[in-house]
Amino acid sequence: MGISKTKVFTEKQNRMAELAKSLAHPARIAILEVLVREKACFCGDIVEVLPLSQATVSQHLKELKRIGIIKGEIHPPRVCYCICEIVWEEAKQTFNALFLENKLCC
Amino acid sequence: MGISKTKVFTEKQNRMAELAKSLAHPARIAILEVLVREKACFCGDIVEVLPLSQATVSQHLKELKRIGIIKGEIHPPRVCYCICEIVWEEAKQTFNALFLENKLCC
DNA sequence: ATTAATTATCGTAATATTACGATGTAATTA
DNA sequence: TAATTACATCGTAATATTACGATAATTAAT
Repeated sequence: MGISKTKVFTEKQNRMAELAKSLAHPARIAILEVLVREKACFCGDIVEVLPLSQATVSQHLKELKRIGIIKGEIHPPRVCYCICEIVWEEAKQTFNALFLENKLCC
Repeated sequence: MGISKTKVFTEKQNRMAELAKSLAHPARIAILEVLVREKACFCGDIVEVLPLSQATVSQHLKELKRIGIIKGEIHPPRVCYCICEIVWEEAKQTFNALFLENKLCC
């Protein structure tokens, strides 16, 4: 993302940006939608549904896991992914808080 | 963002990703927070508050304007920025719809 | 017409993201 | 033990983002 100035913003702002990043790519939205619909499923199921290579899907899953919005449970030789309720709630609250404010203007 | 595969995802997914992008950088969140708080203000007011150069702030404002979440009204030699209610509501609804779903799992 | 004030844009360096083929890894099965 | 399965990671090319100094553009004021 180019030069970063993470340190000059608040924790809250950085975290919210991070959470938004999990939704800031259509592939990641598609992945999350699958997980919401299926409750839990294997990586392979996601790869089958998305028009992306296995490597790319895996990379997106890794990013979502890094942010914390999904969890992966190893079930050899598969990995079962699902939404992380806690972080999902965190995101919901965070965005809600922002969008609830009044902002009447011009 | 590297190679893009926008065309293989749905309109909805692409739009939601776009809306999320407006929140996916702490500087843009800071800008939106200022606009929510102040209702409307000049570009210079935002530059004063943020720890970024005028050029960088202007770039972020341009991106927010491209997505549509803010509007800029020319008031020479200044530009008065404010939240675009319509797109703000669109974002609110879009994220709400996603986060309302049930997703019980492991 | 100059100057001043404010914002946008250009140019560019540094860095991040996206995508995928190839390869690695770990557990199960043959 | 070897092969298979499912997924992760590596390497890398293409492209996007972020940041800022410098400069352009626009309008008001002198």
